[in-house]
Amino acid sequence: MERELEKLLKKSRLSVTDSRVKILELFFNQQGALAHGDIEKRTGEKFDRVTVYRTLQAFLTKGIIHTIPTNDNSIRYALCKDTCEEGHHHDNHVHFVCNDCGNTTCLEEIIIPEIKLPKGYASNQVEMIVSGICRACKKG
Amino acid sequence: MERELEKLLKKSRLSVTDSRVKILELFFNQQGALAHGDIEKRTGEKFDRVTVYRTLQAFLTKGIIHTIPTNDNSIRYALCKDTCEEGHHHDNHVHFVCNDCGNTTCLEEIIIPEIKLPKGYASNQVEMIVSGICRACKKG
DNA sequence: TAATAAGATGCAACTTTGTTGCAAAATATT
DNA sequence: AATATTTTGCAACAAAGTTGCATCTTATTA
Ligand SMILES: [Mn+2]
Ligand SMILES: [Mn+2]
Ligand SMILES: [Zn+2]
Ligand SMILES: [Zn+2]
Repeated sequence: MERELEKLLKKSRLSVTDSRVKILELFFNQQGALAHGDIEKRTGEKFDRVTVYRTLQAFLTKGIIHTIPTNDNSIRYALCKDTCEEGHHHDNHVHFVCNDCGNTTCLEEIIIPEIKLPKGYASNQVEMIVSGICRACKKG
Repeated sequence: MERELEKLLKKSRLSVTDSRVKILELFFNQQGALAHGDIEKRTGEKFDRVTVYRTLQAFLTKGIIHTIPTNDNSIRYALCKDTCEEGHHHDNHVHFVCNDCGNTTCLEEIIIPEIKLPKGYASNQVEMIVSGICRACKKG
């Protein structure tokens, strides 16, 4: 595992540091997205808050993670697929936010449908966020 | 105009106050969304910051405005159509964020397409945010 | 219209979140 | 192993958001 992560970091031309490995590990051990706050909580005393900000920023610009917009002022972050690189994201999947457990999930298999914009608008990126009750919560 | 706004406030069982009228006016005089910060700037010295928070909160729960998720930690707010009420929003339109001018627009006429969720998921609400270049900026 | 009740506002104090510069520490390169 | 390059933590700060409470405003009633 550790090796895996190192490889990913190196591929992105990021030096391999404790915080980067640990935070990346968090993302791998969790399906679903993490907010900045989550990461602070889970890394506990280990790293400075500033380091978490800078680490997420680095992962973002290198195309290791992507953001998921929210309407509660707490951006979520989730792992990108291999196909994403610095400057070229290829995340076109739907995100699901559970109103019960609060988890945000990437529905990798659900592709965001095309839409026709009014004349004069040029689209660059499309986000689609569905909220409701997730599978796990529905059962429970 | 003033009358219009009063009517809307009363219909929502909100008492008619200076700040509510002025902030609601802002929304009416502007097509597109406003962030909390925008409102603070435009109302200048007039109201306390806390009042702006509480006013937006009131408008939200009464179904006068709706939120638009962002990935920069600054939720946008825009007017709802008449059909929205306390507890029952009926906003199913696409939102457009211009990367040039930064404006967020409600594309009322573009309905969010249906999607098929994986088994076990129940959808409650769907958001679709397109970013790119808006009509105004494309021309300029 | 005046008196009263209900509700909204501003202020102060505070918490949480995010930013920046810089010296010390860790990592990468030779 | 020595050096160059990056990253980290700390401190200090700025910005954003929250809460309780006294005062003022709006709505209701007589
Ligand atoms: Mn995703
Ligand atoms: Mn809208
Ligand atoms: Zn759930
Ligand atoms: Zn524009």
